[in-house]
Amino acid sequence: MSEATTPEIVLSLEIDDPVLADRLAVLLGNVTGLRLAVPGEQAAATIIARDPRGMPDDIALTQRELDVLALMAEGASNKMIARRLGISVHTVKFHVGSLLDKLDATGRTDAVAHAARRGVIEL
Amino acid sequence: MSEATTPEIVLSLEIDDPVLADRLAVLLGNVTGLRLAVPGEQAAATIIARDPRGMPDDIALTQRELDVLALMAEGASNKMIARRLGISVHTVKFHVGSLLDKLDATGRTDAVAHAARRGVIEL
DNA sequence: TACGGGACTGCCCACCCGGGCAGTTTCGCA
DNA sequence: TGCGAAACTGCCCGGGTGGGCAGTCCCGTA
Repeated sequence: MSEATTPEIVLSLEIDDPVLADRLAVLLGNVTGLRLAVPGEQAAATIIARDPRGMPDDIALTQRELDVLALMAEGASNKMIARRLGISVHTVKFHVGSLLDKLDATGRTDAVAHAARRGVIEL
Repeated sequence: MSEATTPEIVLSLEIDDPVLADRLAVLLGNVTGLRLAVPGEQAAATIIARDPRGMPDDIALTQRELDVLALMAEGASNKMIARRLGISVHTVKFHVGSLLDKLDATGRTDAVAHAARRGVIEL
């Protein structure tokens, strides 16, 4: 290592579509200053392209349900959510029930995880 | 647009480190077949590099805590976790308590959200 | 006008969760 | 050899959670 210049940038790939992954690997392999990570290597950045066909059905949640869901993701209890939204605890439970139903979740933790997975909310 | 050949691959950048972002933008800008997305454009893939300085202290979780955390993220109840790990419910609660403590969470839902945010687990 | 869906509220109940207290064993390290 | 950390278990309890049943408003649509 003679140069004290900028080292190579190591990139890792997380791409569902094998065709796209291959094209990108070829293109990026010819760029000086870049390098693809070997398996297990720590990368400076990751190129991500998740297959959108995995979750085509963006679940139809009402605005109120989204409000409740967002607060659930913050770890808020039903009581806290009720206070923040200015509604009763019973109504919160009503919305939570709908969310568990629509998200096919077993509990509020599962609901938040499912929602995050399919991009309904951002953690 | 004369060619019917493979279209350009559009990449978007989500990079916290402005230096790294700039270097990547320059490098990728010179690659034929690639193009960086204009703001708001739908990209085929995203290059992500989250600033590790935001979470330098990779929280020291024990293996057992990671086991419990993973099952929590699946929406499993304490009873379910106990069954799966072959330990008592009381022990599960013990580990959950440690997790809430270490992750500075108010409850299991919050713990899973925090852990996902800082990359301790993958949803 | 009648109907349905969304939002909201109440009461009741079984169960779960979080936390405190107290104790055991095992393992590695000083 | 002693000491701490990790893992494990027990009991108790207050409050939270999920779900069922029932009912009221409002609004858009048939």
